[in-house]
Amino acid sequence: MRLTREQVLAGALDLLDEAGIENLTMRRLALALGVQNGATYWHFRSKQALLEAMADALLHGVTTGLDPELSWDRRLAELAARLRRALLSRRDGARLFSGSFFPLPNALAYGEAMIGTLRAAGFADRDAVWAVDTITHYVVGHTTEEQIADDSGPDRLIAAIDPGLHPNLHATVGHIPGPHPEQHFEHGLELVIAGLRVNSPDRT
Amino acid sequence: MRLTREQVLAGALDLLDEAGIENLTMRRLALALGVQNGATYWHFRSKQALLEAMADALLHGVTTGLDPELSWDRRLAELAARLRRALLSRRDGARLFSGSFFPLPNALAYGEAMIGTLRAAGFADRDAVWAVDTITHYVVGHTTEEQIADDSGPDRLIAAIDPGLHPNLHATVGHIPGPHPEQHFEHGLELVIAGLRVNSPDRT
DNA sequence: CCCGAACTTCAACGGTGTTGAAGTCTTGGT
DNA sequence: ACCAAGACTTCAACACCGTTGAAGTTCGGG
Repeated sequence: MRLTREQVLAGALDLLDEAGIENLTMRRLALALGVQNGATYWHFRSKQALLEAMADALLHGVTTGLDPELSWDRRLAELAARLRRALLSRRDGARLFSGSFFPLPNALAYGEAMIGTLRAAGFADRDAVWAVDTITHYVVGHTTEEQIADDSGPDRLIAAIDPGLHPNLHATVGHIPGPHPEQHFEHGLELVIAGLRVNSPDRT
Repeated sequence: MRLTREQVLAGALDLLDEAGIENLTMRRLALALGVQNGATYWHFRSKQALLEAMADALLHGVTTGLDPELSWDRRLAELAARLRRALLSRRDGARLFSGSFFPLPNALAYGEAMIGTLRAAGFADRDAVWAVDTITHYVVGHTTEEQIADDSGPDRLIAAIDPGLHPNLHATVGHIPGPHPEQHFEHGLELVIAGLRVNSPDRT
């Protein structure tokens, strides 16, 4: 039974869900595929190349079928929400994505859609790039913490807060990981978009 | 010559600057300290504990000597800029910081100052927490990319852009890593703060 | 001076990514 | 039908990693 590049990729993604990115090992992957150690290296030059292919697979289709009637701000929010869902679709997806230095095809498509939306709305090139940067950093950062909280919970944070030293943290700690991460996410995103709207070229 | 916990910490930070976080190894650290493999384990339970101590050392003093007369928005910007400078003070500082899951004393102090600023300005607890989250994710994400760009440069990104497929990226790629990262940073930050100002309790 | 604690050394364990030579299988042309 | 040529796998190794524990050494206080 021979391997396919696609089988290796699918097996790696399944192993990621089972074991987490910490325990995603070339040897464990080979074991799960019923194959010997070095076999996967025929299909992927290195582990890093495999991880990048996995990250790109997560983002597949993240820009397809967008409603063309959407206003620029709703379009931005929709793309950001799609990126978040893509990263959440696999365990440790956000960490997987942010560990990929190489510009991935689907990540480029995402950036192209974001920049294009802002430029079409009349924003200057510089402002468009910087806004996309801000939003994307926010999405990845927020999703990373969301997935970390899934594993470890907020207990250690609560235990580390000294009510005397950190009265404000102590008073607000109930909101921190958030019982409603989706609301939390959209509210933070709306903050950035509201900032954009202030300097929008076609302010009404 | 005996080792001090402080000597190990300082040696680790120096080695980080020299070798980068990828090549920061307990064996290389011992070599640089002129000591054998296991010696550092007396002062730090594990490599993770050492990394966390390093991350906390980066943030030392990040909240001290703040001008108490500052308005809430300028205070937020000042704290964010300080966090950025702290992370930039060592090679791969941002990645070091975001790899530390445990709540570090100086990170708590930073969060306390941020939350306190917003609460004192009249923001609701929930909004304060979410705003701090957004800003901090932005700072860490932006700084991470800034430091990655220091090492690898934007060449690979430029090479990966197909002008036909990605016309908007192609047109704006000159702004992406940015010849002026500090301006870029402050502009993105101002975006979030502008969003906050819109819903500010004491809007003038 | 000496004892106990603080600290270091040394050798090992199990794990990692990666490589290369040697095999085996599969495919397509003659 | 055969057979060469790629495609693909196996197997054993290499060099590294974090971590551990038992055995030594060094040091300060009584």
